Amino acid sequence: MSIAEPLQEPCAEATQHDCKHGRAANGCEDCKVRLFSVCAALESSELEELDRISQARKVQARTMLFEQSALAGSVFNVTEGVVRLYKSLPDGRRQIVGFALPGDFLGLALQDRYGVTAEAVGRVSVCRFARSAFLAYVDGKPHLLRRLHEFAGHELSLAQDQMLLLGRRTAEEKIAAFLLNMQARYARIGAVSVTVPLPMSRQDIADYLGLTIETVSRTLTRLAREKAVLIVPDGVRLLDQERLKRIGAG
Amino acid sequence: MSIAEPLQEPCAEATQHDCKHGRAANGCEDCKVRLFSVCAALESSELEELDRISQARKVQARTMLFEQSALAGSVFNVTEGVVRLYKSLPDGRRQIVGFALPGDFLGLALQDRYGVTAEAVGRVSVCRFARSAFLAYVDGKPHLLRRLHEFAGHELSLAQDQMLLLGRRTAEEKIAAFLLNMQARYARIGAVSVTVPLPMSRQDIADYLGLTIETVSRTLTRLAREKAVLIVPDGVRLLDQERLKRIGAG
DNA sequence: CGGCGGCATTGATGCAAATCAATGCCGCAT
DNA sequence: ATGCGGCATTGATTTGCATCAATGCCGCCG
Repeated sequence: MSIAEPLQEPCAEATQHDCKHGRAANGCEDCKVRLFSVCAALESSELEELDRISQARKVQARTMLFEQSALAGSVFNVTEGVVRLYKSLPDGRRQIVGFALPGDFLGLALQDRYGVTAEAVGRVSVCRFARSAFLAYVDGKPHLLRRLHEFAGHELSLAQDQMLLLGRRTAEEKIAAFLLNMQARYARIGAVSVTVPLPMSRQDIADYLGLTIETVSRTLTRLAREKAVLIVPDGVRLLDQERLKRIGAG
Repeated sequence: MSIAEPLQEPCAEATQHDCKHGRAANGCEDCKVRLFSVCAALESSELEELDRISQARKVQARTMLFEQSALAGSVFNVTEGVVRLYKSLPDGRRQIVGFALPGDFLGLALQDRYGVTAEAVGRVSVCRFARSAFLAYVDGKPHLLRRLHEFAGHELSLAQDQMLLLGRRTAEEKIAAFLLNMQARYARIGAVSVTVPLPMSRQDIADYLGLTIETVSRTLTRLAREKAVLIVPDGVRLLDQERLKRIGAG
């Protein structure tokens, strides 16, 4: 665990928002936390309170935010960059169970252990909340509790989709579904584009999809050869989204 | 959806319990619902109230309790038998995301859609709650809300374990882990035994572990040949649990 | 009793993805 | 510049599991 010194600095660049107007927003210019769908459930006074109990922190690539067997002492909100969440087998085999993008929370399950390891993919900014402070904050707000529960339900649903993908889909289907999914997720945080950023390594993608690095590489090159995608530095441009949807449709 | 006529009959056989004493229990003799770990969070008066809003129902094998795309209008508590929860691809490929045993809840995520299909494996008894009644019941009880949230977190953690299993483990490891897991689950509901009941078909096990029926069969036969297990009607006796743990350890 | 249908087992063969093995590409430090 | 280390790509080969194909077992019903 390396969640040591709190830095208390606000998030780098601010984005448009309208929290108190009830729409999904990218966060508040004067806030450290970055909220998306949770936001609608918060009054702006509550958001300020949330902000007050948070500690902003920037970490460099490969920094471990927490380890799977560690006691879940903190809740994190990712504000910049990508975090990989994974489980490992004793012999080193690894399964990435998710990538956290800006706006996502980590440690929200409120179990006593994290259960997964969280590691910065590149440079990452997070806001940290002491578990106790977060719980105290949430406890008096039933509407928030409900919202968090719905969130957990959504997470579970995504996990089940991923099970279907891991257990029953081919390499090509996995890749296509992954690309479309990443595109949709970036779109939701305001980065709508046919060019999907892939800040994580091929090994990360492989460990997310239950494949090897070679199969990921080969499948991407094949899709590129067939003009379905164009591989660009740190990302992929989706040229034939229709075809990708046909392949990756769930 | 075939959650039609409420039958209003109590659960078949009763089991020992001590809900109001704060320990995990098997349910109440005079109650229809069957609670395990949730129970500790409930006062007996609350349990009665929960019971009052429930409708008991017995269904035969292969009955669909709900379909993945259906609106989540009900919450279920399994009281007898096993329910399979699965997702399907348009072409028929199926991934079972979990088996619900007596004491388990279905539809607790409180999403608007179920997201998975639930089907009785054999004869099954459930208690049904109208979603609205269940929500009304839960709403005034923050401790219960918290508990449900912890539950959701636990479910998510199990789902992540399953991702690791599906993405990164061999057929033999999958089978061994599955057997030990089923044993542990039956133990928790009071059926401690080296003989693990397997009421579901080989096809179900295959669809749960991301394998084919033939691979499940072959792997079990091999484990039997190597005296790690003994295959019995509707179950497996774990002869060499140490070996199974070595194979299936996570 | 016999035949039928659904499931499980077992064997032969095929194939998608893993493994093994270079090679290439780049950023970076010397 | 040059060499080095980390990642990605590409090719050759292997292999674990899937697929295809019987065969067996058993409960059920006429």
